[in-house]
Amino acid sequence: MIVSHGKEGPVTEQSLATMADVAARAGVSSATVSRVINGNYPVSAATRQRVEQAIAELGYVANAHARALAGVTNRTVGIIINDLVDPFYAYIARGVEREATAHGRLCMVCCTKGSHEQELALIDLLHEQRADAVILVGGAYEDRSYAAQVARRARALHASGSTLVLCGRPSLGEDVPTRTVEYDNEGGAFAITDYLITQGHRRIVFLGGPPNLSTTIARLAGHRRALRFRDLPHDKGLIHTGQLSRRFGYERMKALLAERADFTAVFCANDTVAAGAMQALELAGVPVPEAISVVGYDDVPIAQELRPQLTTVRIPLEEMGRQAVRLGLDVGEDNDYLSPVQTVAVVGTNIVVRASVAPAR
Amino acid sequence: MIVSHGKEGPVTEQSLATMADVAARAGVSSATVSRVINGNYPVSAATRQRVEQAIAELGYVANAHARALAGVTNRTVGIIINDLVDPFYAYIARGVEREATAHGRLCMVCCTKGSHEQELALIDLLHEQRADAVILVGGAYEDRSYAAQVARRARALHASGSTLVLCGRPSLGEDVPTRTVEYDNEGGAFAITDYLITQGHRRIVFLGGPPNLSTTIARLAGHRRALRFRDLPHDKGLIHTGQLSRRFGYERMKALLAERADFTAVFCANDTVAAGAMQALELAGVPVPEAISVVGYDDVPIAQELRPQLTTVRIPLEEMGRQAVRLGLDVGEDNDYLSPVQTVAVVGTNIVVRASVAPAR
DNA sequence: CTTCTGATAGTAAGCGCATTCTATACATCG
DNA sequence: CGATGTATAGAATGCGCTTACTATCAGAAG
Repeated sequence: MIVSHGKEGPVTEQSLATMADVAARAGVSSATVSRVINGNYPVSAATRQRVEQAIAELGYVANAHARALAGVTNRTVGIIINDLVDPFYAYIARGVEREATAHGRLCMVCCTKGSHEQELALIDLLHEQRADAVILVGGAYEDRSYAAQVARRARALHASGSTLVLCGRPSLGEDVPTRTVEYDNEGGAFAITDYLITQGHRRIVFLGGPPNLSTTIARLAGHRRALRFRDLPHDKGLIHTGQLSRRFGYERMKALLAERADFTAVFCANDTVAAGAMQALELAGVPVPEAISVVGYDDVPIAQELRPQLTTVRIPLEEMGRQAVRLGLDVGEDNDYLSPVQTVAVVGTNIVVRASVAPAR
Repeated sequence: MIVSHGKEGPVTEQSLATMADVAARAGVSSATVSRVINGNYPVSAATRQRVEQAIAELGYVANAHARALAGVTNRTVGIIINDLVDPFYAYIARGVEREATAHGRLCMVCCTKGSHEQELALIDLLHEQRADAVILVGGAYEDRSYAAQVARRARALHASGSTLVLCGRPSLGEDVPTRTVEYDNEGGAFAITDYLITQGHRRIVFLGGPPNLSTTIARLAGHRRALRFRDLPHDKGLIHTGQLSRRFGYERMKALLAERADFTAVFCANDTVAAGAMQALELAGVPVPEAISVVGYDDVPIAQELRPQLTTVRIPLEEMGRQAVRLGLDVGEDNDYLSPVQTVAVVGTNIVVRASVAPAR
């Protein structure tokens, strides 16, 4: 004979207790439970006590979805980056995660592996999740229709009370509701090129970076301005854009060495490229910086691991991530007085002089 | 005179279109819209067409919370790590993110900065989000009450249909409903210590790692077993546990050098510690590996940047992350036939021989 | 011509919570 | 002692979606 026990006994509970369960156990209404949890309404000490005990006994865990649906924001921010392992993105992501946590938000991290479609799809996904802010990190490729797609999503996000924050990529225009965190690519490139020039270098190779990536374009522009500033010729043969990978730095430098190209310094589009270039130089027995000086950009940890240590341009990556969250959440420090909403933050860059540059021969 | 325009005109829409709006515009019921979106019920071509157009015109974006509340899982996995920037965690996180994406899940990444309370709080938060799986990464400290707290959360998660996956940390016991991804800490440590011994080293320093961290304990155990295996004495004075930081490696090695300690090789608890130790050796003018051999653990990228390149134990970190997701989502390959649910995955480790070890003097 | 069947579409009932409005029990005061 | 106020608790509604259940209509079958 099979006896139905109903709800008695320690059955393996398949689903978790709800607020109603807690209410029943505490002998109150679910409204009271809600009030105890949120503490935004007076509840007598005795009642609170009973409710809290019921919560503990039942192991009650609130349902964030129900809460979000009932009107309270879900308290998450989303961040879209290229690759979690790349220190450039990792540091920004860390800043985002920390600042988000500081504001009681959870952080959803998504990676695109460089795919545009994936990026757009992820914005939509984060929108569906009703993230308080969506942070898009990294340089963008020049592409009209793609920019339009992003703009459309920025508006959709805006319409539902969220914000798209562009971090390290150019704004989409005045009429698109986004916030932007910028760092001075052009200025940093100018400064470090000028540094090389004042060390006597005249023939400087520019190495790496996709030619249609906004980041490359800005760094190259700063580089050229410095050359112009010092009245140096602008030799197109010295510009070797390509990729931002270590492999590219290695291969191209190897090729340059093989063809006995004429240069005394290399400005790498980022530190990773510099690492590859220095490896090629090391293998070829070319001493750095005695024969060739090398500089990078970003100041990620590898810059300090290289021998000689790399002179490079420092970007406050983690701070960029934090700023992005502040902008997206509208919680900038100077938000107290009724200033117009801050929509752009610019973080500064500066040269870090280490050991990879020497005066030109 | 103020005229109320009601809903006419292109007002800045404060909230996004809902399914009902789409339904109204397409002249159908919201149920039909749902069916078009989910494609799990027959809808005539003409109707589908109209609905899709309405969706496009309104820029409709589904509300993931409402969907989740209505019974469908929210399709997210959560991962809790120590620090996003640390390559050890970053690689695992990448594996998790990629595998999650491959299964149509969004990935929520949270960092603890090593805090237990934060870790527990994050499990709860992820539970509230109704994540399909929660992945806890990294070694755990021996702590009875803490383990009990985690166990309680594992049960709660289980009760609501989710899964806690322990990644690189010991199981909580048979009766706690968790899944585990392990890698062979003890075996790797044994292997690399034995490698040092076969190179003639007798006095090997063990450097770094919190003494009560499960990872340290296992690596130290493997180290000791190798010594026993080769009948070498076990000198407690050579064990220098501490932290897993570069700074610790540097400082302690500096101290050992200053007190002229007697050893010919160093087994660092991880590659980061090794980097610090090698820096101290470099500064002291002690040639590696000629005078002192150094090995690490993890095989993160820094191992290849060091000069000489570091001999170390490779862990397939990204694969661990992927396995964790498969375990958590119950989608292992061999899930086709009715095998018992897989609860433990073990990934292998292997020695990577590079240039930081030479035969003992 | 009636009955049955299959393909579509609509109706409505929640999912679990926050919150507005309402109700009760006292304490306070004129 | 009745009128008013105050603290506390409950009832009920709705957030936007999924999904049983129900309804309709055409054509096939009898």
